[in-house]
Amino acid sequence: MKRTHNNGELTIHNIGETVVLKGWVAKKRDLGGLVFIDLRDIKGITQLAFNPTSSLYEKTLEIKNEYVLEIKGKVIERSSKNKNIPTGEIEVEVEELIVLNTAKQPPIMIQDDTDALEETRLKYRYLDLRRPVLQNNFLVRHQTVKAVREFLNQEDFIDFETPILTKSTPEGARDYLVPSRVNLGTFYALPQSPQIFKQLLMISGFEKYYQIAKCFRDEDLRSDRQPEFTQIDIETSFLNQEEILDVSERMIKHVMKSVKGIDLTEKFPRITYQEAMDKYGSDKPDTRFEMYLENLSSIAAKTTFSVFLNTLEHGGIVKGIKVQNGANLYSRKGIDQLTDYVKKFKANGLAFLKMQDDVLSGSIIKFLEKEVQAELIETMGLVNNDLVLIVSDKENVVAQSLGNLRRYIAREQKMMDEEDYDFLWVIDWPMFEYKEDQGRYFSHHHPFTMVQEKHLDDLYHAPEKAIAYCYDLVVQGQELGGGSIRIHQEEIQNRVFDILGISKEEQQIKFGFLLDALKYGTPPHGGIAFGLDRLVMLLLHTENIRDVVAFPKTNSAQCLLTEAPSMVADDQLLELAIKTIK
RNA sequence: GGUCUUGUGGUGUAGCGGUUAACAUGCCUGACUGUCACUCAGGAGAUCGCGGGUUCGAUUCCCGUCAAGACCGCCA
Repeated sequence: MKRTHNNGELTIHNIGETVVLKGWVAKKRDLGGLVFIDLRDIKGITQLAFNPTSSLYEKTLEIKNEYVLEIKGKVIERSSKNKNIPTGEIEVEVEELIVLNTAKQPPIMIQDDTDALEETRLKYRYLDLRRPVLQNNFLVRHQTVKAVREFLNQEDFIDFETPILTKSTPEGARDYLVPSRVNLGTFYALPQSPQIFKQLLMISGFEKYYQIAKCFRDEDLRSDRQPEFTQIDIETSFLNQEEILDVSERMIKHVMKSVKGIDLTEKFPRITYQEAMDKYGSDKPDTRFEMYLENLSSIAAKTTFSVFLNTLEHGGIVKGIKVQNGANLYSRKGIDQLTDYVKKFKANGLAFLKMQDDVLSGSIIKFLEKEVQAELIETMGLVNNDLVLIVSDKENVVAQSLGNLRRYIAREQKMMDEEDYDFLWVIDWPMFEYKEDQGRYFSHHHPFTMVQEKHLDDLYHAPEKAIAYCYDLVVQGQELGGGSIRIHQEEIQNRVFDILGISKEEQQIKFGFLLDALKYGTPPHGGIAFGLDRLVMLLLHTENIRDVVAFPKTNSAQCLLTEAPSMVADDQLLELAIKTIK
């Protein structure tokens, strides 16, 4: 029989119609003679009714949850209605019933509020994905991709595919390697991103490229990180930073409108990297709440607290955050917990001061003269019941610990609204970061990032001061995307490789083709890439990337469903001339 | 590589140095004509992740190991 309707669409207006439905048994309720079956498909649930007089009654006895049914029947009005579901006013009086398939008892309950452990859910992911909540997640993911494509197609972007089997590149993350059978002893790498290919396409003259691109990085997983993930990858020729930010912003707004129905009319605010680090202690600040980092170094210098004084003497800094009403929210024990938290970020401790009844008290109060206290109260604008939390350490430790602490407290105190989309551009990133333990410069973004013209000289004299045409889109304390204007002149590219300590030979081996390409009339170009998984997570308000990836990997990068990765047959290895070390 | 949390019937949890290992749900049997997490009665179902140690005795305490999760390192 041909299906006439899905299980989510029949309403009071269909009464009297004869319909054919297909789907899974979500629930059977046998009242003894009178039997109800909730039939579920991707669109929803329809109640089937079997009268005691029905010749099909006997047949319903054998039906269990998750059986697959095909039915024909008449839509009738329910005598007792269920206002909780869209189809709750009608039911289908079944006249024909075909069991398309039976089902074993499922190991997890196919319900939105399943309490099965993730381990079980992942092993039986195909059943987990039958749950309407998860099905909705992937519908939203689909709508997001659809909206992105709509927008970019409209703007004349061209959808490309770039190789999955490609060349290993230095810098950045660890590569996934694939052995070549035809060229024994050599390896392809899976792309960390299609970076170089999209630049080559600009050199080819396509001008506007996009790809919903799978990317691979062999690094440890997190709740928002999978070894393979998807980027909305974009590259353009002749557009400057301003123009790229504009088209990106319009794309995100189009997605927000299409998927969530939210009109974002304001221009996304901008903040420089330096300002973000100073004020929020993070390059991806959550701007939904204040609790700014305040530099207290000059006040700390006037205290008699040796920890502060030592820190300052060794070139460190002292910063604090103000937690409004925090004096009530955090007892001594609560502050101990916060102290443990900042220790994860290498902070040695957490000093605190409480303002109560117009008097300051706290762990370090005896080191603060009255005038110093007054200056602190003035600087931080303290009023009664405020709590001040202070970290003194090297600049990056202070930023990291306080930056994370302010988010931790905000989360604990529920100071953030998940429907508050605080999109923010972080711009003016440094070109390089000097890593002391490795004694050399590393690209902040990647080695193809263009220096701002006014900082061109710095490339030759003070690389650490050079500022790039580089930008990240941040929302709710998450990096959603990032990109840069690329270098299109061979000379600058060579200089950047020099700064990174990549030798001439290595440059030729790794990037010779790109350096060659730059000689043949490369247009100014630049682009951006957005994390699709994270975008969908944002739209769904989930903290777990596994909720938006159909077949995700566990923390140890395994797929519990297929049991990948796995051993392979000896002759497969032999063919590749690969020997494993036990 | 490191820190922390968890592992008990199919599923999710409780529990305790000596128990008949508890509860919910699911499953099976029976009853039930308006349910929608149907209800009611009865029943089956667990070598307490694995290995070792302490102990008269370990599911419980200790060590190791495996697996899952969160985080740090790593990663844009």
